[in-house]
Amino acid sequence: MPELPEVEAAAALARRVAIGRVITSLRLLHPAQRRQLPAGVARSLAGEVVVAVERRGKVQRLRLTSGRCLEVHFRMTGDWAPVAAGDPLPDHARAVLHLQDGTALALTDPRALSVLAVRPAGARLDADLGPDATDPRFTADWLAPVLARRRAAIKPVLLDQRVVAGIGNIYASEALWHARIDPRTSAHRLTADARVRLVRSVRHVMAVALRHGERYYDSGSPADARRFAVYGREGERCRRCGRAVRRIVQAGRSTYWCACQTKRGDRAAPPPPARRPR
DNA sequence: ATAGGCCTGGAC
DNA sequence: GTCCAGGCCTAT
Repeated sequence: MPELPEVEAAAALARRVAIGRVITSLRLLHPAQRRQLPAGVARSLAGEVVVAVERRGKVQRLRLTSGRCLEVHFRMTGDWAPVAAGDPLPDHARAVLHLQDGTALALTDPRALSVLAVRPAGARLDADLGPDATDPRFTADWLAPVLARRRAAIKPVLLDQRVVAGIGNIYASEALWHARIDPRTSAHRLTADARVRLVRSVRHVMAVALRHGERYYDSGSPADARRFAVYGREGERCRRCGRAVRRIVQAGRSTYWCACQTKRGDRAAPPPPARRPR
């Protein structure tokens, strides 16, 4: 469940479970996870206290008393599950952070693609990350010079975490739909107005998802997917113009969009009128 | 830019 | 069985 809003919800859970607690062990239960962390490094976490859980983009960092941090990336299907003292581990538990009070924080991940790493104290951690999608520093002014150098279509560029951190395949489609920008538009051809709309739309989509604060993947119910305007809705009617939502593949990933997203990205009517009467 | 790899489960 | 999946890396 891994875009910025879902990772933030997971980080909040990790905070509730682990902050201020002493780690007794980190168990790596799947070979894919064992491959990422040498056993000795995992063992060295015993005795550390989790002092904070930070999130940057889709990465979580559990800050430890030694100054080191445990970095966790959920990739496609990772999530946290709290484990009460004495309770069995949940399905697909791939790594488990055992705490001194008997509780634990389990990394559940059916596909086992999640990545764990221990970073030394003082390591430079966000060298490869642009501003968070929710950061006030993510602005049209930031985007202008960055997009000017990119000839690729805007949709795959939005997935580049160096451009903006935290957007994944779902919210990239959603934000472009909301901004009425054709996902195939070359990034460097977006007009200044389109860049402004894009930033606004990214913020909007993130804010709504953060408020929703829920797990998409876990919920499993198709009805939950209704909260997306276009993602996963190929063939359904666009809720804005009524035409059929389309699916294309860009950079190997599905993009959902509607023809009411214009090619030039600057001729569209402004986003749906504000509700607030003036 | 595209294909393949990492893994597994769910939909068909 | 086949195809697809919210991510991201490498090779071509």
